[in-house]
Amino acid sequence: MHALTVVAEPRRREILRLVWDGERAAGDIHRALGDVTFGAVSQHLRVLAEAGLVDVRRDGRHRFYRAKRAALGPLRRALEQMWAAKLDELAALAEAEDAS
Amino acid sequence: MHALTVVAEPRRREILRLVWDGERAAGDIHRALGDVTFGAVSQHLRVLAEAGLVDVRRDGRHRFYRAKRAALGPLRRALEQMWAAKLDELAALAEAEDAS
DNA sequence: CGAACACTTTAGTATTAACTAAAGTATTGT
DNA sequence: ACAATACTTTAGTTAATACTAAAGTGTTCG
Repeated sequence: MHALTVVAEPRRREILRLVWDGERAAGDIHRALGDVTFGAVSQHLRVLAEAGLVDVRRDGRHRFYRAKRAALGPLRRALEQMWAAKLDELAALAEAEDAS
Repeated sequence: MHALTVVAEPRRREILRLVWDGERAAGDIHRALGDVTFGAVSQHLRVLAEAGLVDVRRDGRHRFYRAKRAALGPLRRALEQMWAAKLDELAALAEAEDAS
C-alpha cells in the first residue's frame, strides 16, 4: 500500500502521531484513542507495519509500536508541519478561550 | 475533502502533475491519460478544484486547469520529491536498459 | 437555427476499506 | 492446569468512491 494512502486515513495519522516520539503498546494506543475497538486499532497497526511505517517490538504479552520516521521519506516533513499547524490552531483556540 | 485524501488517489496525482508546470485543457489532460473516460477525468478535476488544489480558467468552450502549488502546503515538497524520485527510478531503468 | 465541440453531471455498478463483534493465539501469574 | 491479560484475526456489514455510459449544458461556427 502506498505511503500516501496509508497516512491519508485520519485514524492512522492519529496512531502514527501517538508513536511518533516513542514506542507505545497497542493497548495504550487503543486507550488513547478511546472511540474505537481494539480490533480496529490492531488492523490499522498492521497496515502501518506492512507499509513499513512503524516498527514492532514484542515484550511478553505486549507489542510496542513506534514510527519509522525515516521511512516516511518526503512525507515526514509534511506530516510534521501539518501537526505543527494543528497545534498552532489549538493554541489559537486556547488563546481565544482565555480572551473570552 | 482533506488534501491528503485528494492526492492519495493515483489518478489525481497524475492529473495534478500534468497541470503542475502550466495550465492544460480538460480534454488535453484526458488525452494525456488515455485509459480513462472524459467523464472520470472531469470528476477528478472537480474534486481537485473543490479541494482548492487547482484553478480553472474558462475560455470559450475550453476549461484550463492548473495546479495551485502553494495550496498544497507542506505536501507540495513531498509531491515534488516523490516525482523527482520516480524520475530517478525511470532514469535508472533506462540505464539498465542501455546496459543490457 | 442547427450541428459540432468541449466539457460536466447523473445514474448505476463494482471495488475498497473502516468498522464491530466475536473467536483465536500467545504469554503471564496463581 | 486454569484464568486473566494483551493482542490479532476473521466474518460480516456499511459507507465511500472510482469508474463507465449516457444525458445535459454551454459555446462557437457555418
